[in-house]
Amino acid sequence: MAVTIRDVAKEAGVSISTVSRALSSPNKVADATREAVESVVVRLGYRPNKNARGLITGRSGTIGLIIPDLENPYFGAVSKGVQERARAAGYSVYIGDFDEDPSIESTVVRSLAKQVDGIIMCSPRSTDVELGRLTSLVPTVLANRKFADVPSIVFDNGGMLRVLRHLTALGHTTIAYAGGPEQSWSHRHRSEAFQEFGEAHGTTELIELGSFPPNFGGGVQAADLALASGATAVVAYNDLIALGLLDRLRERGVSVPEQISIVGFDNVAVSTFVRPNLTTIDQPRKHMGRMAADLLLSILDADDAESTHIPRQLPVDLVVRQSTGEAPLSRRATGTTTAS
Amino acid sequence: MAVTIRDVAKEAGVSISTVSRALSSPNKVADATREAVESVVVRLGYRPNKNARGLITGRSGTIGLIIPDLENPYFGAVSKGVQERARAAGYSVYIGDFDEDPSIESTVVRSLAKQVDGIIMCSPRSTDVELGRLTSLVPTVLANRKFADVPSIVFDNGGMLRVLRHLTALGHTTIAYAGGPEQSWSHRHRSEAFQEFGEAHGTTELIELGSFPPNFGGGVQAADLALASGATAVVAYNDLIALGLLDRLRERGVSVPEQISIVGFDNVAVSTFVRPNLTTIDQPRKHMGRMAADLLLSILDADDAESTHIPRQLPVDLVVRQSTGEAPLSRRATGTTTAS
DNA sequence: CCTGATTATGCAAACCTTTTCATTCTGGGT
DNA sequence: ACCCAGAATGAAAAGGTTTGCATAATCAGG
Repeated sequence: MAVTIRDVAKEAGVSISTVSRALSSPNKVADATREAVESVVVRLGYRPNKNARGLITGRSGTIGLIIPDLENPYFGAVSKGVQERARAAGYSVYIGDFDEDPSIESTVVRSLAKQVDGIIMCSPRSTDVELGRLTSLVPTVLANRKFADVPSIVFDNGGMLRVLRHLTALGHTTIAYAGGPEQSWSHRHRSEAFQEFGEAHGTTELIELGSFPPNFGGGVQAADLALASGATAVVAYNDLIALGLLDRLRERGVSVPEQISIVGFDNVAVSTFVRPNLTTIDQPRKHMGRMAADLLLSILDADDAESTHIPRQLPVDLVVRQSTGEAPLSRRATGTTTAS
Repeated sequence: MAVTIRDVAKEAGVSISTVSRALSSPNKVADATREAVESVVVRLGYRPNKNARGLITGRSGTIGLIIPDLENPYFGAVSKGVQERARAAGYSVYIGDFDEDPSIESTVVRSLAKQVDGIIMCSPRSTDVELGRLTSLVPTVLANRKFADVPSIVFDNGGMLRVLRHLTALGHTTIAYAGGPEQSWSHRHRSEAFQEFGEAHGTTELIELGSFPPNFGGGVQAADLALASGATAVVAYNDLIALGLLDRLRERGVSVPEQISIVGFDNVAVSTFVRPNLTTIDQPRKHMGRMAADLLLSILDADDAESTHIPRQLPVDLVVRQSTGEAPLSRRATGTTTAS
């Protein structure tokens, strides 16, 4: 049988109340007894029973992390950050993968809600109304999405702007955007920034190619549309789409970046494995996980809602590599003829 | 306040014992009452308090998953499989990322051991002696490693054999192996298989290039050694190394597969994103996660150790793509001269 | 119609900890 | 020398559930 607080109390010659206090509120007990208790604790190898503690305090020392897909390194990085900070603060983390399925997301959140102190929802796919219900169940922090006044961590929305400035500086005047899933908050966000830039810079022609699955295949689809659009640069919703673009363009005999420039988002590891290396927006994903965890824990520990001191917005970085270059002189140099 | 078993009992007009039995051992209660209780349960939205249950049963309904690196999609896939099965069986899963650091691995296992029913250790990096200590703390299942009589799931060791047969069928007679980390159990395993094949097929010359970091950079390192070795085919410890090989070979003007064939292990998603596509061994990683979870749960539920009926070994598959081809006629056709 | 076996249900203890309240002890101020 | 404030400690309740034991109800066999 495991060693309980009783064993420690008996061994140390004090009451169980004293042992409990010595461990959880050390200042309420005399130094001498505290030290005596502590030495017995280590000698016997006593570990408080989390269930018994949780039963009475109502706290579990656990947080839940809800993510769309563990297999996606993007979310793996976020999870790693969350996990790292939670462990440092003495919390354990339950993980809930919902396989990109909003209904599973609901189920998982509801089943976890009762057994954790708080939840981090990363890139939630639920509708606003469902999200409202879910976030009312238990203290929640959102990552990659803003909703009402639920605390959240998002990436700086300046990424798209930087990309477009980079491309116009290279002389591109016709730029296409290969978007991600309609229901993605990030996609909508980027699309807006894309449009806004167009309104502010009338000289640049901006073309939305539509929505594509956020994977390699989506990029392959988008490539032919991009080519037909006459754009000399294509911004992809994420690196995977950009990779698909790259591959299909090569297949069609279009050279990157000489004829078309390509930019991705995320800076996944593989963007340096391909040729040309991908110019992309680096999002500090692990750091997002860390901050989400910090924010949640500060909310849990503080009784008042004074946790606004933590910055909610993370800066992103443009990483220029080989896939972007000067705009070609002839705007439609993509065909079979080499001279105009 | 949350709704407790008392509320349900009162509402249903039965005792709390009956409610408890209706939920946890339905066959011990009359059908009519069980149904009545169930309807009240859903109406009130009652969820048993896991702490209270755990306190008395000594079971937490939780398993721990210990993995080297969440950010690595290989382990993400395993985690996904574990998570999927655990959730289906009503278990939650704690995740513990130890950042490839054996000492953190120990710490995490020890801290988790007291609060979970069992643990799955995926690709443990600890030494045998430490692993012995850790696995004695709590029911454990090992993935990707065999140790003493601890239940484990590993991949079929026939992968290397298939690769070598594939390559010899293509006419390769000088084959190199770019290995992974020394302490990796998989690496040692593959290296052995590589050697054995050589002893059985005296006509083939097999060259071990050494150990490399299991990432892109490791492959870049290995490339020059491979070239110098005169091998016409290189088997890499994993796909990342293979990708590094591919990139460096292109840089040095060596064409794949015309001059050198490359094979990886793992079939990570990116192996289809590069040109030439990578020939590789597909390891059903998510399935490994599922089976590890099933095995652990069956051990936890069965009082006797009769869980040997679950297969412990997963078949792997050779996926032939573009990076392997016929051996060049001239064994050293890697130079600048095109004719011998 | 009665008896004994079987099934269904209720009562109460037990799980281990935290925390309120009461008690004892210490020491400083008068 | 006395009293009182404050600190240190102990006793006991509470938290929600499971489960062994006892009781009540049902039913088949005689």
